[in-house]
Amino acid sequence: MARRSTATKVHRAVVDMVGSAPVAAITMEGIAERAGVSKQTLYRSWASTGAILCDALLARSVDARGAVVVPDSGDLHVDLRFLALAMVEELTDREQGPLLRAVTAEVLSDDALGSQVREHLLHPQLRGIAERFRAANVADPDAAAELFVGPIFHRWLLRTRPFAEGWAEGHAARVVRAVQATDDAGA
Amino acid sequence: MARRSTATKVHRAVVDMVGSAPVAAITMEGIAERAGVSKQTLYRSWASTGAILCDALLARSVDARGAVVVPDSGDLHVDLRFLALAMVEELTDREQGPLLRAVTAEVLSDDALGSQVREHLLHPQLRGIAERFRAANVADPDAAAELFVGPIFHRWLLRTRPFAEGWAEGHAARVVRAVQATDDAGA
Amino acid sequence: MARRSTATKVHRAVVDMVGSAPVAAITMEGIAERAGVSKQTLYRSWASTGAILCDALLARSVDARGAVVVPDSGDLHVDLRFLALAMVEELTDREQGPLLRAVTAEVLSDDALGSQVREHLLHPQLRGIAERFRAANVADPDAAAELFVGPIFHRWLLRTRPFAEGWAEGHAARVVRAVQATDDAGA
Amino acid sequence: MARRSTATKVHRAVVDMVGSAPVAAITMEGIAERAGVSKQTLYRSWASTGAILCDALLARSVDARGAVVVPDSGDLHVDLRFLALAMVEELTDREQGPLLRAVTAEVLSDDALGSQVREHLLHPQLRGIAERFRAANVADPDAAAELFVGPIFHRWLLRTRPFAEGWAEGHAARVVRAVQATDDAGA
DNA sequence: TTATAACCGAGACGGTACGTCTAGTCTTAAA
DNA sequence: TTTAAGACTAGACGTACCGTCTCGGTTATAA
Repeated sequence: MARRSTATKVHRAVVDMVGSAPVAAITMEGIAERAGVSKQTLYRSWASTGAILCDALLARSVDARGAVVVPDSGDLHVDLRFLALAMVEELTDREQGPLLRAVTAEVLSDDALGSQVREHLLHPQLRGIAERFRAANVADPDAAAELFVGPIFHRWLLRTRPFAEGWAEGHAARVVRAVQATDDAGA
Repeated sequence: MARRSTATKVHRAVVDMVGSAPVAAITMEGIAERAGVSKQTLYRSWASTGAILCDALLARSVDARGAVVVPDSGDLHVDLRFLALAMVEELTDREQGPLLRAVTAEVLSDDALGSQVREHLLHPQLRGIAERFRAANVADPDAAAELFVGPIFHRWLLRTRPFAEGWAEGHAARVVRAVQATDDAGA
Repeated sequence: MARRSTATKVHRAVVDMVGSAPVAAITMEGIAERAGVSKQTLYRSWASTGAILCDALLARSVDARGAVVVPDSGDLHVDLRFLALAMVEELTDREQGPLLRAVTAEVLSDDALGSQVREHLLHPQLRGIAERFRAANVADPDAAAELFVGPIFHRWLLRTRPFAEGWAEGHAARVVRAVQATDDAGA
Repeated sequence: MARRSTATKVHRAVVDMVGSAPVAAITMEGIAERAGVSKQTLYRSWASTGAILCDALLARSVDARGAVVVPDSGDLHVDLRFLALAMVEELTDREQGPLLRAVTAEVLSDDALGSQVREHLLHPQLRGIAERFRAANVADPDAAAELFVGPIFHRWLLRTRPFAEGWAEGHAARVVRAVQATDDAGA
């Protein structure tokens, strides 16, 4: 009970902080104070702010019953459109977005954390999407998954352009036509 | 002369450091010591380690006469294949790779730096590639550029998979077929 | 039985520790671990490391049948010589010495402990020695006791000089002549 | 100049603290805060609270032109009485007393500090007093000095008894008669 | 040629956060 | 019921960098 409560308080704290302060301001001491918990308790369970952020992110995904749920309605275009919209919505969510961004930042300078994120988030996501492509008889479904995910990630992380109204649908359509073409070409 | 020499020493230092140490170990004090320069001298010219890294990156690009040179041989497929190979080579270069990764990391937690990188690196790159697509009569060349760049960036930054032999060529082929399909579909 | 056994283990632990480590390394946690006892058990019986050390010291004295046994052979000089030698031997004992030193250190920053040490060790010691002087008809036996004890304590605690061979005997002789002189002068 | 000012502030702080708080409350962080100085500045100049206390003590002695000034009026009794009174006064001084006590406490658990205190305070003091005895033709002046200093130190440090009115004079008289007796005996 | 300035290295300084350690309190599980 | 085990808040430890700030000692031009 106490353990659960500690983790909950800590997750709450980092989610709040990540949404209202620059990433650099996420410190072990700050989290401890915000969560009403001692530093020692943090270090007992987590090795770094990155680990806490990652844990908070995974906890949310678990709460939401699986991070990646790729729909399969039989119509690839419909499913991809839905998925693109869901991803964009998640990435721009007031709480989820900054959390994902912060975790991504930590991943860049912490290999161990990177492995964990890849294993628990990225690979499952890519695998799930590739599976959907495979079900649609698309040639090289893994590459198709990257073709789908890559541009969304690029635009979001680097903020090259905001996600305009209709962009997600357009991207889905583009990828659908692309892989169908690939399919045709392969046929 | 003196200024030039200072900047040169500093650039040299960060490039060396970024290749041989974790990103987090790049500190103003460390750079100063490594470059044989005083902290004050660093702060006179740069506001943060991010600014130095960015400057070092831009200096290299300038040395190499423009960061993005998109070839135009008339054959889109040939050109994209060349470009993909060049990008992968740059991203996996022993010096350039870690530098780009470090700058990317800094960008995630420094908006001002982000704007600068977008303006001087990302947008020119996307614009150049889009231009090539436009010349090939591809519909929505901006989206095509993102379709090309996104997956390369995603795979590189998140290390979801190493760049296998032949991957770049495969990716170029995929994008070519995709946009040609788009073209056909649009026609 | 259990209590006794606990106290024994704890005393054993602190005596061992005090002889083989700097005083500052004597911590409640360390003692608990060394004695194979939980922290809670320590706190149940003692308020601080000082209290444990003091307790260990008193336990030893009790084992040795009274801390201060001042001999009375009738010859003051002989008795003081014996006493001085015994004191020096105790203070330089491999186990007793460090223990006494550690307790003295704690006394300096813990008034409650100081009262206890004064009551159970220092005053009985001074009283016993004074009694011996009184039996020898020395004027102001309390002051004589301090004259005897003070220099030994000073040299031992502050390590101004090591206890050389023959020093104790010399000191006893000095004090004897001094108080006899006092006696003569008083007579 | 800045350095001087830093040391001054720090000395002021520890003297204030040592007089108004238990010894255990003297911490590097506390001193830093009280002195309005950063921790790093403390550690740059001193290795421990003991070193600071010792430094503060020595600084005071230097200010007062020499820690030990043994008078020599020709009359040993008069001089010793003066000296005893001066020592008792110093030991019971509102500022000097607690400082000396704190330094003594630190000395017990820090050998390096102990050497320094012995060299700069204790040995000069003993030497000075022994010199006075030697001038009075007392046999074994070093032992005489310890006979004089030991009981004062014992009573003060262990608080076996408060310094009553007239005690210092009595002690001086006792020591005088003692060493004269020794002298007579030797003659 | 000598001032006079600009610039530099060195590093002290007040700070913030790091990650570790111990103090004491309190809860749980087994004997 | 007493214990060992150990989680928990609190706070000091000593270190690393931060960004600001003198300090002297070059150069490098202008008088």
